[in-house]
Amino acid sequence: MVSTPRPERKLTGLISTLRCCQLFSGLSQEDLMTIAAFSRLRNLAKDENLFREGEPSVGFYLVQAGAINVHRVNAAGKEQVIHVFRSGESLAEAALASERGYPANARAVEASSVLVIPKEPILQLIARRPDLAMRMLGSMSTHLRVLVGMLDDLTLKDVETRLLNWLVKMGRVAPAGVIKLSATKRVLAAELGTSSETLSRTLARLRDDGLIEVSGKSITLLDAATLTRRLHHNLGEV
Amino acid sequence: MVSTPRPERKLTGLISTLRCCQLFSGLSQEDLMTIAAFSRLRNLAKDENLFREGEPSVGFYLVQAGAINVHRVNAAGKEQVIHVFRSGESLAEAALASERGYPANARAVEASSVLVIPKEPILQLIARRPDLAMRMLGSMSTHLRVLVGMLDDLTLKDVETRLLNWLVKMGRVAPAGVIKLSATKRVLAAELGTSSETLSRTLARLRDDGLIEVSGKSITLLDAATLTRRLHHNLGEV
DNA sequence: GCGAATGCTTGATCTGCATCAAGGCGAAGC
DNA sequence: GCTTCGCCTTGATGCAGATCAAGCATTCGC
Repeated sequence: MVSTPRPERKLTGLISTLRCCQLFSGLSQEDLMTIAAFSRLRNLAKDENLFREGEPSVGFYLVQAGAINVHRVNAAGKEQVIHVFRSGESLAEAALASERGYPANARAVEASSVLVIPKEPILQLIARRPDLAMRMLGSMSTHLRVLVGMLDDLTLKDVETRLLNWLVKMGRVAPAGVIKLSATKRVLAAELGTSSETLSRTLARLRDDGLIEVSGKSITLLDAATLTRRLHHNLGEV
Repeated sequence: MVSTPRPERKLTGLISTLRCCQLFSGLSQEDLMTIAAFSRLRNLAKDENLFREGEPSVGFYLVQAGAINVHRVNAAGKEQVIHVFRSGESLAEAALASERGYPANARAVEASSVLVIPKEPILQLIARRPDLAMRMLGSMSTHLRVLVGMLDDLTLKDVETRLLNWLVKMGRVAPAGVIKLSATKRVLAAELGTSSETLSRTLARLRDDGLIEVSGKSITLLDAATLTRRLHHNLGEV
């Protein structure tokens, strides 16, 4: 590098990242600057760990780019994905208010950059700013909802239903009904709580029924209406 | 009733309940009185609903006596138990900070009494008292941990392992290794995420192996060491 | 270009658990 | 006493999905 980056320029970048996040979206410029002043950016290579289960918490995180896979591992080495966080989402707030370290592992699915919000200064800020505390409570309650949703996903629904749900959800934001996978199919399988073989078979079934087209890392939705109908049918009767 | 209860006497009872709860345990007498002043007691018959999924939140709850089953129901009517809350535990904090109502159902497993902490006044108190906000954050983070624990319970372990885990946990607080079921075996089966038939079979297997004795609503642990060893074996290799 | 590695697909098999079905057993009521 | 009802147990069967295995397609390194 020829010149060191000017600090005020670095701050501006951090602040715009902060503003993108749901958690901080309504804060004043002043507050954002305070937070940006003690936060820092961390870049992660693909497959690099952000933190591991049991490690003492250093703060919480905000995904700027890429994707962070939060998961648990049992003694046999099998992974259960809890959630894949993407740009604009925050994670590990729960570890802030606890002495027991992180409850799970986090690893970059692809090259990513995250904002690290260190524990002590943000706790001090929260203690002075009840409105911020309420936001944190709200954010954690959203995460609780996600987990509760996962619970009955995993216990009350079969793989086809979970996949349909994922396709319909992704389809709503996909241009022309084409979903590009950001990682391998094995990663998607883990997100859906199944094996790559079963995912492959389930995709094949939908393909044979003329509902989707699969080609490499692209999935094209051919008949969104029937997909949705089949999802509701599975939810309602199976 | 011959005489109306004296209000100050009612308050004293509420305050001692509040103090028993982890969430409020370190608060001053003054704070407890403030909270007690706007809280009220609600008695529930066995199988009576405390709240249902989707209903707007009126506040959060503190179990004084009995047991409250928090669960979700899918369209086919099958229940997934999330947690059974007992005396001293608080529930539904997450719904305070959210506009989307309760994320699950709550029903009394047996005759119970709960303290209702209404939403508006407690939110106002939290907004003025950052230390209280931090406690709420801590409490919610504990609930998150429980859910994360449930997740890999349900996905990474088989029924025998879950039952062993339950037995060992209950055994630690059971006098003379005798565990008394507070409800039917069907309820325990639901807590462990299985059917009563499978629970029955699994208990029978442990009985045939000479590890426990089952008689009505009592389970006697005959060989706690081997139970623990079997639990660790299942966790490590299966 | 070619070989190697990695990921994907498909088939065959195995297994844990739900579900259905049929007693057994104790408690409550008559 | 007997009957009825709810709960528990045990047996038989079926199924979704994991796992093992083998061939096929792709990407990568050289």
